[in-house]
Amino acid sequence: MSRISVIFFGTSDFAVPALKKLAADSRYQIIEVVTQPDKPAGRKQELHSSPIKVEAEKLGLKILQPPRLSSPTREEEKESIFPPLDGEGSGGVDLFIVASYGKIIPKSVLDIPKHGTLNIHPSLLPKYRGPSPIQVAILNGDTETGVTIIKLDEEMDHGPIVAQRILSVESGILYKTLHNRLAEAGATLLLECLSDYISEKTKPTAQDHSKATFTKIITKDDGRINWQDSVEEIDRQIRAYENWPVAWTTLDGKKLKIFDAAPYNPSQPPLSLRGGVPPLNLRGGEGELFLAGKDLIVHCARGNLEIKKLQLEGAKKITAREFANGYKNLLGKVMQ
RNA sequence: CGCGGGAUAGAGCAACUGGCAGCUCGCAAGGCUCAUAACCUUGAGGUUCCGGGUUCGAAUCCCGGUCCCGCAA
Repeated sequence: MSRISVIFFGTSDFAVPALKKLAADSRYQIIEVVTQPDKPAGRKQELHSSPIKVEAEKLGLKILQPPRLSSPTREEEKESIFPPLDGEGSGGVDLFIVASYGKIIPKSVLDIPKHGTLNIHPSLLPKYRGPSPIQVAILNGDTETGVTIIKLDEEMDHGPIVAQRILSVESGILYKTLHNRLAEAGATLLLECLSDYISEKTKPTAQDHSKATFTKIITKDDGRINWQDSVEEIDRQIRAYENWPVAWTTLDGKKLKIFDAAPYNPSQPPLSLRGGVPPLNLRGGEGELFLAGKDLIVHCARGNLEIKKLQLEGAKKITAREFANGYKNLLGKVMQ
């Protein structure tokens, strides 16, 4: 039996495990990898390759970075992106795989391969369609989430489900951890369901569209902390945006990013402290800073939050203890 | 030349108008304590990013360079 020919569309880290697994499986042959063009990033506007491009180069795969995907009316462009396969009898590409490609792919392209186009989505569809399902799962404090393999159609994250797997979400999980687990699980699930899908042993089943929910694009403003919120909400906000855009507030007029924190539970303070009285009843304005033992605590609307890792504008990322060591007159200051 | 902050002990930061380079933490030794992220005593640890210049004298002022970071993209 000849190998199944695949074109892989992906851009971000999330897609890397799937590309690796696919490339490592001898049943599949990756014809080419389509990823977004290099973009200027960083202080010097250097061009940066997408993680998928980096991985594809390592694997020695052919890479395409079209600024946009061909529209059905422009046949020449289409050919340049999806050249006819070499060799006689191959008759076209079998399958497209899409994982966090970052661009809408027109239906005319989705339908090119014999078996259509599959997508890995990091949520339990129809829940959390759209661009930020992982963050929203953390923001909502979900105890479980998952990955879904769907066949793409013209609507966003709307196509029929090929396979789905549930993952539990432990409390206090950080975005990157959950992201990596979902990426691995998605890659594994894809490889598991792929051959049955190709041989049509399993048929995709339509989503229950009445239960669909949607997530929005995250902006930098979403990272701004409102200290009027409850400590639980702020804790989740920090963990959900840990990778980007990073939850932030201001201190003395400077932007302060908070990378890691946890609710501070006064019922479990360090035991008795002979010299310094632990502030068992932290009370004050929202955003006000305290020190409990050597832990940096901020008062929120309901409860208190221990800050663990932070970064002040223009400075390096450091632990809250290091920060408290050097920052003058920190106690009682209010963050906004 | 996109805008801006920064580099000083292992870490985080001070040192105003040039004049013995300090603070908090950590580390080491000892003490105290049923006990601690506590307390007390003592100690080690510095080419003040690099290269020039000004000066009796530079962390500090001047010129050049390197590196780190925030914004913007």
